[in-house]
Amino acid sequence: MKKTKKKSNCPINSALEVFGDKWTFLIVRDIMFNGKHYYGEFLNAEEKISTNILADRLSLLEQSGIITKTKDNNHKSKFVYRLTQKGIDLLPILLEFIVWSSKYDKDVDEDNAFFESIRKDKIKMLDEISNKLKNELIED
Amino acid sequence: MKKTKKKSNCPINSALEVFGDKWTFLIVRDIMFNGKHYYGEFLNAEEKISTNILADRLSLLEQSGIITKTKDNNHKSKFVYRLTQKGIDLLPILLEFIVWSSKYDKDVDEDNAFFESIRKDKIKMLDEISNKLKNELIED
DNA sequence: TAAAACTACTTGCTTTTTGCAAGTGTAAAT
DNA sequence: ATTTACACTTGCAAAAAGCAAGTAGTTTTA
Repeated sequence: MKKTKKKSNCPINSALEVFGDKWTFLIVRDIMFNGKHYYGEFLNAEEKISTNILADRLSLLEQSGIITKTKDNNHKSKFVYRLTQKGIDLLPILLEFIVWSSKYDKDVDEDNAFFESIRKDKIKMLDEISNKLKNELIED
Repeated sequence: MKKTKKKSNCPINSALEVFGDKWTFLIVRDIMFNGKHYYGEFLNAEEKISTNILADRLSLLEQSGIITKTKDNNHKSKFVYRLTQKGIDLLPILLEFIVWSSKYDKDVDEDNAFFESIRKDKIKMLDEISNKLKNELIED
């Protein structure tokens, strides 16, 4: 059990201790928006994470209580990765990332309807997505 | 002029190309919430960034159009670092980081009044802080 | 006005992390 | 019974981070 001591107790630094790298948020994104649940699915993401980094980050996310890892019932060699409530609560952060990038990075390819929905009714969209994710959580 | 090609055009990945490390957001935080404007002030932050990394990140933030670097008028050996509008627009992301960390990391030492203000009236708080920062921007 | 201190870096070197390719072990399909 | 699928693990080279010391103008101090 590795316990690297924190650089500070600032809430922003606290988040960066988990998410201060190029990959962790992409895994959360894939579960949150792309309905991915399996190791192989994360590996196949457009950004091409390498397998050792993926294993490491999944383990860190599990240790941090942001995702759970359970055996797949109909497919014993597979594990299912799901967001916990703590993970679902990252949704507002990711939505703000999308808003910011869509505003300033013109190369970003984002479903404009989706982007407009966030801007027009952020709270409604938050509710819808987080309810959907919460349902996945309980139907174990 | 280095041009590392992007891993994807996903808006979340796009943000991570700039902020996917342990330090960049801390610099933005220091300008945004702690009123810091000078190299030496960033160096003295609680988290103790090393000087070469600070120089590198300031340069990247400037290249990305998130901060500006100008000579200090009354003190010629100093440079002033300020947020651009693009930088100010990171505020919602940082506020959501604070909300999330304050909810889940009990070690976080956060001004509870500040935290409550974010939860109770996020929009008002966003307006107040971003107006303050916008004023710093124009009084050059 | 010469020396010391301040400010914003740069450089060199060691340690840590990442990225890539190949390998391992169990489960499922043929 | 053999191959394929899946979820990793291992080894090594390359990149990034961390640390200490050095540099080059600017301002302060003696």
